[in-house]
Amino acid sequence: MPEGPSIVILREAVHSFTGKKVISAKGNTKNIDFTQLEGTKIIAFKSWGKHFLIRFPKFTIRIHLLLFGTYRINERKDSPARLSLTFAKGEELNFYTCSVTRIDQPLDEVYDWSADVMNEQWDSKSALSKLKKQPAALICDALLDQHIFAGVGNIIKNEVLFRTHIHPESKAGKIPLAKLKQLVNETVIYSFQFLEWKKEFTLKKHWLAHTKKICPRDHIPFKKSYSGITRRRSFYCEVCQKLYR
DNA sequence: TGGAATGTTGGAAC
DNA sequence: CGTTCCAACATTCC
Repeated sequence: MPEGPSIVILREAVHSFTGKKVISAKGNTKNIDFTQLEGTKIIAFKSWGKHFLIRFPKFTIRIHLLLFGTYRINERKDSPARLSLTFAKGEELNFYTCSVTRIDQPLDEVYDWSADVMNEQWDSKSALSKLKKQPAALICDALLDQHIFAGVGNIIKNEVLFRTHIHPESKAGKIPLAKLKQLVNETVIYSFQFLEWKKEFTLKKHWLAHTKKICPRDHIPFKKSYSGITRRRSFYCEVCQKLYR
């Protein structure tokens, strides 16, 4: 469910609820006071990386779907909702097994919009300079660093590294600048490609590396390892993905 | 059927 | 006190 592009799909799916008044708020989250939502209007829906943000006049509700989070629009699951918002005419938004928190500061103080790969304010140069400040970091870790690439998850990581021919355990500081620029650019391109394929329900079909056993370029077995400090699984080809070290 | 997975956090350990 | 590391959370799929 929850890499950045999937959160964009969620944001687009609930867009018509903008401006609507919450009639009642319920759920099993212990982090928020439901009564403060009731009777207030949603000003806007936003997202930052994997964070889904519901703006109310005086505060924001942040929803993070983590690994297993789901939602339903004008429908319910059998399991209890973490947060359930109901509106006039029986309309409702339901969120399950997610993290729900309240943000009281202005969002511009909380979020660096230029770090969100899906945001129009995304800034490749900024990402590049952050990478340069962490020369010892493995690139598989850097790609998952939400301060640099907010919204990138393990699927995007594996796909982008394969597409740019970079070994996941390469050191950020050892990758030539031109190659690093290519990586940053490809991360954004693939994230939007992910968005389109996800909307078409053809995302998995287009995976070249993630969960794959054979390299489609060299037709030899992929390596699978739990690499970096993040210890997330990496799928890569030792022949066509260069290790910079 | 048990184990692993598109992820993050809080607190223990040092 | 700062940093690091790992258990915990919880659902779905194979």
